[in-house]
Amino acid sequence: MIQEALREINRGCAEIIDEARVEKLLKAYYNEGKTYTVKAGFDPTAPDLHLGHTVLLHKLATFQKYGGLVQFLIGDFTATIGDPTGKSATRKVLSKDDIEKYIVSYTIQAFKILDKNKTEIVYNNDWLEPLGSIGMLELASNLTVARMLERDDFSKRYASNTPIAVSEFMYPLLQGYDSVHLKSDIEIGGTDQKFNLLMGRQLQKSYDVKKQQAVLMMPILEGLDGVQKMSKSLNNYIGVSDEPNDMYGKVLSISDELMWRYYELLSTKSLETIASIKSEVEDGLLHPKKVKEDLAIEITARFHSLELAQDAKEEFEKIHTKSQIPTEIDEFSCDAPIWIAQALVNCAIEPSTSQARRDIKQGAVKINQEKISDIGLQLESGEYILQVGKRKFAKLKVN
RNA sequence: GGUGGGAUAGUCAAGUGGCCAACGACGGCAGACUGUAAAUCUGCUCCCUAUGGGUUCAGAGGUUCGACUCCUCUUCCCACCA
Repeated sequence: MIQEALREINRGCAEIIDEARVEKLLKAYYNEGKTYTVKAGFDPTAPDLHLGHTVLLHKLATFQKYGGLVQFLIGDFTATIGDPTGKSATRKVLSKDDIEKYIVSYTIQAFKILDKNKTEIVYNNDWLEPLGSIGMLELASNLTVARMLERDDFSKRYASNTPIAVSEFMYPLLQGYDSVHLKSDIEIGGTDQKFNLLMGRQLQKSYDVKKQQAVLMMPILEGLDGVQKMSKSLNNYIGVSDEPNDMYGKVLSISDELMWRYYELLSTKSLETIASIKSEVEDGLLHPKKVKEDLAIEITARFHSLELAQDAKEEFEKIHTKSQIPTEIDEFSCDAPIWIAQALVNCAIEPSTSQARRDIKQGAVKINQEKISDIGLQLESGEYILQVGKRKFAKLKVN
C-alpha cells in the first residue's frame, strides 16, 4: 500500500526533495492513522485558470487519497507583491478588490478536483499582516543579498540593469514563512518554484519548527502545441471554463505523444491502468483515437458533467466524422444583395475580405455544404449556412 | 558622460536609391492524405469588389522623377570605454 502511494505521488513529478520524509509520513499514516499536511500556495492573480494550473491540484488530490490534509493557501498578502519567479520585470501590484474576486473563482474551480473534507483554505494575510515591521525585518535577516542574487531570474535582471524592487526579495521569504506558520509537512509547487520552496525548509529550521517540509516539484504542462508551456498568451491552452464542445475538441486535437503526458498529469486513472492502455495501443489492440476520446471525456466531464461531455463527443462526431453542420450556429442577417467575401467578414468567420478571397480561391469556403469558387458571388435573399475550413460556421439570413 | 551599432510584417531575420508589399525561417490559415494525431506534399499569409488601387519598413521633417535604402532632428534599445 505504501509502495503504491509512493508511486502515485511520484507520478509525473519532476523532483522530490527529502523523499524519505514522505515515506515516513506515509508509514505513520498507514501504521498509526496519523495524517499530515500538504501545502500549496496559489496567488489569486489570474482570473482564468487553465489545465496547466490544475496539475498541482491533481497532485494534492493524490495526497488526499493517502492521508494528506491539504493546506490550500491563498496568497492574498503575497499577491500584493507579486511573485518575481521567471519574470523579467516587476509585476504590477494588484488591488484588494481584484484579489477578492479571483479568490472566489479559484476555490470554485479547485473543488472540482480536491476533496472538500480534507482541505483547509488558509489566507496568508492572516499571519503575514500581524507580523508587522519588526517581524518582517527579522524574517529578512535570514537571507543574504548574495544568496538572493544567485537566483537565475534575479541575477539576469540585475546584470541587465532591469529594476528589481526590494519588495520582490521578500517574496520567497514570505512564502517560506507560510510554511513556518502552517508547520507544513510537505509543500508542492512547480519546478520554477524551487527557490521559494526550499526557502520554506530553511526558514522552518531557523524558526525552530522541529521539522523541515519535504518538497515536491511538478513540471510545467505543455500546451496544445506540445512544445511550449500552456499559457493564455501563447493561445495554446485549455481553460477550465471553456465550453464543453471546445474543451472536448481541444483535447482531441493534441498529438498522440502529448496525450500520454496529459494522462499522466491530468487523469485520475491509476498508473497501472494507464500502463495497460498504453501497451494495448502499442500492440495494436486499441486505437489511439479511442484512448484520446476517453481522455477528452474525462477532462470535459470533470469541469462540466458526464452528460455534457458525451453531448460534446456526439457534436464533434457529427461535424468531423459525418461532416454535418453543428447543432448551434451563430446567426447573422443583412440586406440583399451581399458580396460573399463581405458576408463572411460580417459573420466574423473571416478577418478581412482579402483573406476571404484567398480562402475561396483555395476551395475552403462552402455555402450550404457546397464548395464555391466564384470570388465575385453575390448572395440574394434567403438563408445560407456559410462555412470556412472545417470548423468555422455561420448562418446568414439575407433579407 | 564618450564612442560606435541597431529599431523591417505575429516572431526571428534579409534588403544599403527604382527589379520591394519587401528574400528566407518559424508560426498561422487552407487544401490533399488521415483519426480535426503525427509525418508528408501543395497553396496562401498588410488592406481594399482587385490583371487595378491604397497604406507600410521606430516617429517627424528633408533631398530626389523615385527612398526600407541618403540627410536632419526625436524616441527607444544594444556594445565598448569612463
